[in-house]
Amino acid sequence: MKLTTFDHFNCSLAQTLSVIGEHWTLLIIRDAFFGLRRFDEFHNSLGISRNVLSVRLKKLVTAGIFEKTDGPGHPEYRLTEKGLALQPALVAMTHWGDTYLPNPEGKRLTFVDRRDGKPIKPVGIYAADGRRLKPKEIKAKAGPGLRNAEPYARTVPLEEVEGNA
Amino acid sequence: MKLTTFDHFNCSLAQTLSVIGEHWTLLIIRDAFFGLRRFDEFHNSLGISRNVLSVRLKKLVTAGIFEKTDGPGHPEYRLTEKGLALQPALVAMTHWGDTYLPNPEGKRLTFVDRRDGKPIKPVGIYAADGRRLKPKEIKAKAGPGLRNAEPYARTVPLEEVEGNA
DNA sequence: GCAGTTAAGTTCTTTGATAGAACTCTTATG
DNA sequence: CATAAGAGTTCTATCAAAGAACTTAACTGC
Repeated sequence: MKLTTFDHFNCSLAQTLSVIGEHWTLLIIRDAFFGLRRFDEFHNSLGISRNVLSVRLKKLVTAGIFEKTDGPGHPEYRLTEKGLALQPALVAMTHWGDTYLPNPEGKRLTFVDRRDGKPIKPVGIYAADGRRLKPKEIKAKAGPGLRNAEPYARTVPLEEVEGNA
Repeated sequence: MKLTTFDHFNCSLAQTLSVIGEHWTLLIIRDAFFGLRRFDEFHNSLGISRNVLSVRLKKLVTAGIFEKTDGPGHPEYRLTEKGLALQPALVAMTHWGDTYLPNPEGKRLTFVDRRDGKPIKPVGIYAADGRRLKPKEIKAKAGPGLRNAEPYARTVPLEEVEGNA
């Protein structure tokens, strides 16, 4: 009765969730984006219990999302390039929360271009020519990595689905 | 010793994770994007246990992500607009998994514009003028919804952080 | 009308995962 | 050298998930 992992799904989302989908993990990564690097910094910022934090950090290092280095007299955990590449996903979720679970007093954060201070383009789905696409304006096409025997290729003929992601 | 919720964080990401961050939830939503609508469809597609699926669907309906309707003789769960708006986050995570946890036989899915069949622009962070921005080229600015007393405003002075998200 | 079937959801038990506190160990610091 | 601070580990109590069995309700022929 182990907690089910999602590794066995041939699905990029399930694979991703196997690595970053556990309780606390994405918040630890968020804190790392905000500059936290040390065990107790994460512990204090989140109120996560120490044993769980320990397990999570180990897993993230193994996964290549964090790099553990010797800081000035103490270890430090820093995002690798692989970890930094999670930024669009984090920003997309942040943006969704801002929109649908807002703070009544206004936006909590805005992301701006460091160069000119202007807000970034809202994270979304854009066509090659730059048009913003709505959920049902895209469809998924199976690539070489997806066999027809796979669960979610089987359940629904991909080409015929409305609003798939 | 209840499993900690993230509701108390004044953080859009934490709020989002309170709703979609539980085990299985995002895969249920993914399946809904692929056209699944019924209890047993989700159950069969994911192999999730029925009790957990039941709890998750209820929570998603309460959160306004799914809408429960009477289908032809049986209930159906469909994504609301709020649920459909999660698409960019899902696609961003899918894209990350495709890149960093790839299937050796090639891409599993490609997302294309329904209109012309061309692949969408890769999900990422873009400046107002369309330039693609790297993680450290943006910064977060506190808005009216974020007080200085808040945890992650406290931990790090936002303006001085490298590569924050 | 009723036996058989299918689907939706609930209940129950077992076991794994988390919360929280206490503890160990190593490294700075006066 | 004493003390403290930070980084983890260990321990116990409780909660949540896995898996199977059960209940309920609607459809399907006969």
